[in-house]
Amino acid sequence: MNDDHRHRILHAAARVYAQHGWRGATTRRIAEEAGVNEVTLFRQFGSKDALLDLMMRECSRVEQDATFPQEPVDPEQELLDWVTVHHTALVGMRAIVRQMMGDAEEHPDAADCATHGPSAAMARVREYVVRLRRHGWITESGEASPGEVRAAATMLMGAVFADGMNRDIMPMMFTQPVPETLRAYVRIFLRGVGALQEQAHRAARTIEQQSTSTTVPE
Amino acid sequence: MNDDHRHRILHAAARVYAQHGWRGATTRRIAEEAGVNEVTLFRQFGSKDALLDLMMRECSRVEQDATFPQEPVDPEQELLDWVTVHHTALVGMRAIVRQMMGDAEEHPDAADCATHGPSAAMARVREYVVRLRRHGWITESGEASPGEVRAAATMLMGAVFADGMNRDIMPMMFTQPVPETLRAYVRIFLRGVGALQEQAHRAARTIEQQSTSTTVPE
DNA sequence: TGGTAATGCAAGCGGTTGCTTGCGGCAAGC
DNA sequence: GCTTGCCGCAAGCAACCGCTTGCATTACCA
Repeated sequence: MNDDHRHRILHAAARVYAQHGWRGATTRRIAEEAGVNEVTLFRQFGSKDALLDLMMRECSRVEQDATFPQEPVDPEQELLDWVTVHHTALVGMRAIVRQMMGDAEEHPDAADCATHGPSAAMARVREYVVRLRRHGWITESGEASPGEVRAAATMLMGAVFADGMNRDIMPMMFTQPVPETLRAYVRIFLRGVGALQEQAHRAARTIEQQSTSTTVPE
Repeated sequence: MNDDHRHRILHAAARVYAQHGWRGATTRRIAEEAGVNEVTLFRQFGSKDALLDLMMRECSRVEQDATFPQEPVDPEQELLDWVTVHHTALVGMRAIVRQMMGDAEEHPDAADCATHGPSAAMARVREYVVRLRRHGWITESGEASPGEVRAAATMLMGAVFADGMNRDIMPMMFTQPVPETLRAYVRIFLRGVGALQEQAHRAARTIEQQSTSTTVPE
């Protein structure tokens, strides 16, 4: 019963914080949102700062379930699936992330929490890029330098981040619906690192192999 | 003398707001930052909300001086110059923009102010893309569809926005220095819309013309 | 049946915040 | 010289903030 209360209060704190920020998330408002007496909040967590700190730590503990396959088969589709999940998660957290980025100046913990998700996502993309290179989707002799490939991953993540965070408040900037836009991001990323071109080569090679020999392509 | 005071107070309000947000920008703090008695603030602007509203209206009035040339000559360099100016301006305003995006939930005016700059920048890029198309840097028969070209502009702006806003608090995400990263963004954008390839074609054509005739290329 | 831990309720305390009031100083214009 | 308008200073007010205290209630366990 104690645990139930703690969870209710933590979730209420997250909701109130997402709407009003650190200063606006008053203990009275959180208690009312949780359907709990204000005193219970202090008895359970000690202070407002301790409660919000804990709420943020729980918030960064949330793992995203989208993963890349170990061996790339269809980079465009795999990236699109992953980016879509990431974008959806970002849209669901956009209010709380916006508050955290504003509060980061006074509460460094907020910055850590807000950056945890995107940083982890970035690491996943970089691993996937390494796999793309290892499996020949990105070649050393391609038009993009290794530094550009790294920057391309940053660019893709930055674009998805900005889309998820700002689409609702910048209607002028996002005129096309989400799915088309995300697919375009992925295609431009792949074309930017020379992988779409390589995809065409691979397709040609596969057809060539099929028509000249009976050996199954690895 | 009245005007001097008003400007000092408005600038102080902007600085305090950038650090502490709407709720944290107390009238006492703003007055101290401006070197002015707190009462003067109320006599000049009526209320705290009126002062901050005016501060935001002044803030969105700031114009950026970077422009694209009417006729594209070197798209990569022109885009890089423009993106660099835009990125620098963004970094200078990142604290205040972060606060505005957090306060947007409770103060819609803040959202308008925060989105004004990026929206205007986006419009400029779109105009430039139209000019690129008109001058043959982007062809209809290229690999990128018109929808993808629009999304590419959004992607470029989103990436620059995310870079300017988050680079200082997400060290894991931005490992390369700013100039290289911005150049990579531009190159990937151009490659994504098929303009870098077209640039090679143009160069080849120019050389061909130079070697086969004496007419100066337009 | 008695003890214990968690909760609700009412009240309050010291501090902060937005805002007001009253008063005196001080330069500009007639 | 006297009005007028702007400013600083001190004081204070009502509301809200985080947080505490005392007491009654409830549920569980020995």
